[in-house]
Amino acid sequence: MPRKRSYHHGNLRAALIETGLELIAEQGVRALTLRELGKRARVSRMAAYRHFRDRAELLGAIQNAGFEQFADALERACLAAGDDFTARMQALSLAYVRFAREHPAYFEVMLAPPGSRIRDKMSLGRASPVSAPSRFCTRRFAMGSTPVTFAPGVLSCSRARLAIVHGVATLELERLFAAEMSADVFIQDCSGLLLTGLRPAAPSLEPPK
Amino acid sequence: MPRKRSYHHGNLRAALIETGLELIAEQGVRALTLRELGKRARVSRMAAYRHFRDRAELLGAIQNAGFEQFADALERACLAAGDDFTARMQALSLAYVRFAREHPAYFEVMLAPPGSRIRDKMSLGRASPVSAPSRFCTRRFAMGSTPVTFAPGVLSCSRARLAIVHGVATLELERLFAAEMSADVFIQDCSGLLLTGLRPAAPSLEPPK
DNA sequence: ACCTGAACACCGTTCAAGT
DNA sequence: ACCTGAACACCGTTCAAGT
Repeated sequence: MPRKRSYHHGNLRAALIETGLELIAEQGVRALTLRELGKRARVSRMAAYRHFRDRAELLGAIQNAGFEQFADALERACLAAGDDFTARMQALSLAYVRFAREHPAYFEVMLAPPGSRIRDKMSLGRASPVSAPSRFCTRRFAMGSTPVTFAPGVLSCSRARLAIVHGVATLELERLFAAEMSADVFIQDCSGLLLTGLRPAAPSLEPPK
Repeated sequence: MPRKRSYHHGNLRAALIETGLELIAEQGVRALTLRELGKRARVSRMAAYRHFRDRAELLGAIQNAGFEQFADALERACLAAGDDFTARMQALSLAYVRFAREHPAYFEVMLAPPGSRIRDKMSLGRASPVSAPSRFCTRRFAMGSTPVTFAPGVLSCSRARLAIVHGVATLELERLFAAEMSADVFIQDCSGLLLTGLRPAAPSLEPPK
């Protein structure tokens, strides 16, 4: 009987994350309700408590899943772009913005409401994903691929690149670019100026190979 | 009897906005509850409905108030900076980041959860504040002060500057800069590279005076 | 006009109980 | 182990009623 329902032998957790993501995509985080979630997943409204301590931990799990996919997407983009610095930065930036556009539900949970305590609550989950992302991204934008030991100039350039791309991604989600220019075009047009220009003045540009 | 309570002759609306902001600052938007709001404002839990159709409209009003103060802060920064382009851009950027840092509750409501429908609901309020901010900011960052008629190159430079500063502000709220470097220092260090460099290639740099 | 309480349909979460 | 229903303390919102 492994096929009666699809949620009975260990995959309920994954199904809840996926279904939760659907709810968020359709109506925002506020609509992610444990009761509605159970209804959609064809399960009692208490079933989720077998897999998550409470609603916040479920959101933390969704956040985790989002960061994993995000990391994969950036990694793939870097690998595909080859060794050229500019090409890599551009690929990384495009992947960043596209992930935000194609997975707005994930991005919404990943960012979390800046002022709320949800982030703190989320970090109580065991995988402690919360502080990881910014460090993760800073590293990526230092060279575009594997983590590096930071030289001083590299650090602020990395942050500058991250800030630019993050700003573009979030502003696009707020439809700033929708009207006359896509974020993709924007990144392509401006990357020469924005990203290539952002090399540290110091000599140690490249990470030790 | 104009001094019994402070909320009885027309200022309940303002008091609710202020109290709501306190709640958001303390525990996030999710804690902004009409019942709790009433309790804090020493008023029945239904009192708010005299001033706002529902919770969403209250949030819209808070958002509006936030944008007004934001606009004032940017305007003041521009006026104080004088006519030099670089000085103006730097002042504008610092004011932007500082507003986010000093009013995280406002900023949280102003940004709204990207994927949710709250933004749309908010825009139902009569002042229609929602689409204004990005246009407002794009204009500011075109020259740093009064709205301009956009030349093509001006538009994308304006967006680039806005993206940079917005990215810095939101990343700081997520504590990326907290560890080793404040956003202020970051902006000062990088503004020469980031902002001054972003002049359009075309000749029409300055708006018609 | 401005405020109130009771009532309704929703929440998250706890608990005792079923397979 | 995994799932369930009843119950509790919360929500937003409507309505009839008070000053």
